[in-house]
Amino acid sequence: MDLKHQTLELEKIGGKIEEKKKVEQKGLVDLPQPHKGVVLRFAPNPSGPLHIGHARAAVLNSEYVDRYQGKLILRIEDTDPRRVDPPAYQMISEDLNWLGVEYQETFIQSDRIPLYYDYAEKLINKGAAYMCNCPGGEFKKLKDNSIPCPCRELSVDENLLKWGQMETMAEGEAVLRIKTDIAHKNPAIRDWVAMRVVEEEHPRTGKRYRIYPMMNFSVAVDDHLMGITHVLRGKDHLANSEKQKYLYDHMGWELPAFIHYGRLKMDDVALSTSQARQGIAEGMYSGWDDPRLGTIRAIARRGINSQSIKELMQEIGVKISDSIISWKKIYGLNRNILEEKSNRYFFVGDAQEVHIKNVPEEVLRVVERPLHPDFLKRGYRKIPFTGKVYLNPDDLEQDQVLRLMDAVNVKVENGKVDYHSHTFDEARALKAQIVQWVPSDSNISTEVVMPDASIIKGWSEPDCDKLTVGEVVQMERFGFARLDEIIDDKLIFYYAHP
RNA sequence: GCUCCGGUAGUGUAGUCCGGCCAAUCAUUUCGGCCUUUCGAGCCGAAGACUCGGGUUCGAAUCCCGGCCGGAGCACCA
Repeated sequence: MDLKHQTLELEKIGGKIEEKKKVEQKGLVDLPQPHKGVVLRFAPNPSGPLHIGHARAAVLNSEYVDRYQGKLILRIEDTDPRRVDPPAYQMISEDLNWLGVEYQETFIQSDRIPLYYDYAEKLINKGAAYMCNCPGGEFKKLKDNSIPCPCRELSVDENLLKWGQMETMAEGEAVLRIKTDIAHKNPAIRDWVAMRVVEEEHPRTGKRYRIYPMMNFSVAVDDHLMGITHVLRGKDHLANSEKQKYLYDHMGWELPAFIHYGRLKMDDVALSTSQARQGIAEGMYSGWDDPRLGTIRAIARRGINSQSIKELMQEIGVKISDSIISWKKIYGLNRNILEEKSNRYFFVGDAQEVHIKNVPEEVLRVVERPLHPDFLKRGYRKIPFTGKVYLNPDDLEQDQVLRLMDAVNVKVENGKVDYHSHTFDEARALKAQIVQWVPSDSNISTEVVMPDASIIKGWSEPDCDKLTVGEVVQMERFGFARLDEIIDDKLIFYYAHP
């Protein structure tokens, strides 16, 4: 019996069909419990500029803040003096700015060290934290067997005393641990470290502090103090969320909603910030915005729109399963935006100069082509056709008739190029390939930096002298590229994609 | 190894919680066609997926068990 018949049958005997309460959901899923004002945070470690992975967190937080009219806090987590790269503070805000991510407040954790000390002391007083002198390996051995270390039994007073002395202790001599469950089935959760001594000078606070909080400690304290309602983080923090839960419980704090998303991988760029830094130091990469890197600034330099990145991140969402994103996907999204925005120009790379033979006088003229075929109001570019042109060698490879766009048709034979005819109809009848060209006696020297950092040298049409740095154009039959720099009379473009 | 978590077209997603409207959504991709002028653009069209095996059920992408594959964590980094 199919559903329809069953339904009829059921109605006959007086049954009721329960209504479905599913609601169609578009785009990002809703946040759980969005009632009380949503407060979110984006909390990067200042070890370098933002990369595509950061963009996910930043964009998602930003989108939710917009949806619920909430508040976004930027919190810079610089509690490990060894992992702070001073220029990063500035780069992070620049990158967020490019992404169009707005935040209402900014905190820097190294400004808040004394505050963490206060809470450490409170935890000790509650008997929820203890000073531990065990060498790391020793503690691990005990912990892995669910055996509490001797320090765990210290009295509050003894702990307070040791905590007071920590200031003068050497690195590694003692740590402050948060009590969890020493028999927790996941050994990683058992009695984690909250405070340790670091003898490195901090780029911002110098030698003012020697005791620094661990990420799990400062994050939990700050998330509570800042009233964070939802924590969006990668699933690599799954265990950390559970660790932090113990701190909330000790303090009697209400837990925010934790949302974990999966890992993001990009084909080609698998470079971590530290690898990138090393590559830059060794001169392998030109800088943080080298086109081969997955940093926000590298992506921006190539003419990728921040809107494309936003759309991508919204599409990927907060799923916990991992995603592999391809450049092709980004290119596709970006092309949708660029297609309308970008004006068209001729560029010929690896150009070959060609003097077309037997060109009749009357076809020599200034060719006009629209800046954009769909938006004629934008105007026209002017390209003088004198019979002397640069063409792409690929187009000359086989003997055939070519149409130089809006100019003339030429016959290619054994590398020699002869005038063939003039009209488009003639070219069409021959199914001639239509190609771009640049006058060899009137042009602009141009270099295009490709995604693999190789450089294609060539010439672009004269009207490109009207372009300004930052503008993204479509080089017909070549692809989209962003004007990056003008050196003397030479244009340097960064290639985006076809 | 231990703890935890995933697996829908090439890729990214919707649907999974609350089984039937799912012969499964949308995007990208690929392929084909069109275009009085970009065959690397645009427009139109098509292709392509529920990890496998059992079970429960009238009915399973959806619930249960197991296998396989993948991922994360197992620090005095964040």
